[in-house]
Amino acid sequence: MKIKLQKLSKNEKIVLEVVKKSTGPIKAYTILSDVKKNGLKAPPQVYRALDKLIKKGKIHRIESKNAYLDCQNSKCKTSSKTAFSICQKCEKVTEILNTKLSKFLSSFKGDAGEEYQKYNLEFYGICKKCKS
Amino acid sequence: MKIKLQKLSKNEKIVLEVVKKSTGPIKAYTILSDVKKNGLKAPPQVYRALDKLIKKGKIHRIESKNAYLDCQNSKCKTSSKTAFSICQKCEKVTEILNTKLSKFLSSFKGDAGEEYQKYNLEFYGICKKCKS
DNA sequence: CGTATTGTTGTTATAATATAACGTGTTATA
DNA sequence: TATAACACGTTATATTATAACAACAATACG
Repeated sequence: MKIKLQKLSKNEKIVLEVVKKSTGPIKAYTILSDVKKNGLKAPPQVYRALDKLIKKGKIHRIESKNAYLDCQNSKCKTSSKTAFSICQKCEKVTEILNTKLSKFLSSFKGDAGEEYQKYNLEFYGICKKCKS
Repeated sequence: MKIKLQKLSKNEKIVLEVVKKSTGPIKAYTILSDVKKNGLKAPPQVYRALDKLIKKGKIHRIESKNAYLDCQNSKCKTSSKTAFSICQKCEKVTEILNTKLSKFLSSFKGDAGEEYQKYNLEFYGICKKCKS
């Protein structure tokens, strides 16, 4: 079995650090202003790193927020099957790691039997903290 | 039981027509250039109509494409629970209307029992046509 | 080794997507 | 008829993302 070493480049490491330090989903231009102290200057440097990090399963993109979140799941090797819960009040985003859910969605087939290698699910609700 | 008459304004009707005529998800600025013949001139006019149409359940937004698709489901009164399949080759997008799926997702609860009023799911794969 | 190939970086400019803010008009309704 | 809520038009600008090009570094492999 071939193992792909997902090595990170210099800029990828810099960007990943910033995403990890963030308490929630972080926007590309926020990252950019953060990494300026590391010498990065222009959007393409950030977007390139983000794209690679997503492909390498290190971070996820929250589509409905145009924001990026580091992946907590050590088993994540790719970003192909993702689920999140998003609080409509405090905007907190949490990755959902639920075997029942992922099994259900992974095995889901369209009406004509089409299979899907990839999905992204975003749930919206009110988080526990905001409810209380 | 109170029924809300989701009446459409002039601009909403114009924009909806364009979205309906499109063979697939259509972008806001494509809509804008289409509706110029109807007198609409500026992005806010289009975005306002799109937002309302989404709230009224007439169209959906495909998050990963920044594009808009009309809702085929006559029962759609809101856009709160949506699922789509997206072909990675031809980019075709289809709304998934599957009772098992919607029931599963509607009743899904987080680890702490949180319920979600709203979700959006996007599946990626290769459609039947592209496979053959 | 040398050299082709691929990947990474840096840079400038610009494209694409979306909203703020303000004023005016229109409709509903109490 | 006042007043509130909605709809419209307009200008400007904010936000998000990519194209295109040049230089350099790492890797592969004959």
